[in-house]
Amino acid sequence: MGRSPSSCDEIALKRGPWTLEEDEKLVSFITKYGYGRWRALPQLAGLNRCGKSCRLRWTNYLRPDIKRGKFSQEEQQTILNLHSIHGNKWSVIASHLPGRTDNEIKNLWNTHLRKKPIQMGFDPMTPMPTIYKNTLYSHLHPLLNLQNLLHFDLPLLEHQLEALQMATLQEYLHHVLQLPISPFTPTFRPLQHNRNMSFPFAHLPDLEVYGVSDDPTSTVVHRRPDMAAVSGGQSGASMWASSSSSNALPPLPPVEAPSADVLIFDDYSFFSEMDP
DNA sequence: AAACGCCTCAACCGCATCCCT
DNA sequence: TAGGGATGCGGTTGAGGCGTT
Repeated sequence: MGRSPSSCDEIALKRGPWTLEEDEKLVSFITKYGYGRWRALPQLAGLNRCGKSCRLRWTNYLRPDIKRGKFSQEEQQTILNLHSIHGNKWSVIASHLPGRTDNEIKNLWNTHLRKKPIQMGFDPMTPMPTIYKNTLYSHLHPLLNLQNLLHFDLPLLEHQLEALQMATLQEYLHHVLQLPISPFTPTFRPLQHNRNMSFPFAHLPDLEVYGVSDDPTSTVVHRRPDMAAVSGGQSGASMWASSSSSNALPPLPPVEAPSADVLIFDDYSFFSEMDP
């Protein structure tokens, strides 16, 4: 399945900034006939551009439903939250922000938002916070105790720590930066609901890490209840890991209510240490 | 006023994925 | 099922604006 030659490769097609006349031609054509068939569109619309260029111009600039102007504080908060979950999935993030394009959000991230967590000591692009790493680990110590309890192998546990770090960053954005809460403010999601997501959740084993909505001062970590029922020496972690390479997950044992495996620890000292 | 550097953002590039035949 | 065109997506580029020296 080779890459087809793009019409943009052809000679004599105009590139660079669009003129008012070109914009008018494109808008007028799309208003009349709609869009689609981008490859054929430029010729039909009388434009000396490649289809790709026309599509980009329309979706990123000329579309009538595009919201212009600065991003509100709430929009920025939403982007930060969604980015902490989805990473550089700009189209996914844009789908939550009506009137904003993926390109616009990507630009905003690269020019402004990316710097915010870094300035505060977090680097969202690396697996661990830069300056609060040790503090974070000390608060994650109870998780390490779970290693024996759950027969975790270390790499899988580290994935969990990574996930908790991402979740902690989300908390931090709310409590330290005190940005307004958006509809997309994450609670820490049960990981088994995120198997199909990309980094950092897709490959994670069987701990659930999530916040308690009526008690924002703590993070709850407990074993997946279904894994509590696993017996016969097969650890939940290895069971999960062996299934992670395939979409077909093994049938889970009957669910039991979590009990002694529930662990609660306080996050607030961590946040207060970060206050300027 | 000129030179320089930084920032912004529209536009491009190349690869991935979808979808039709 | 494979091939190939169409479209989507994310990374990158570069022109232009603006502030500083």
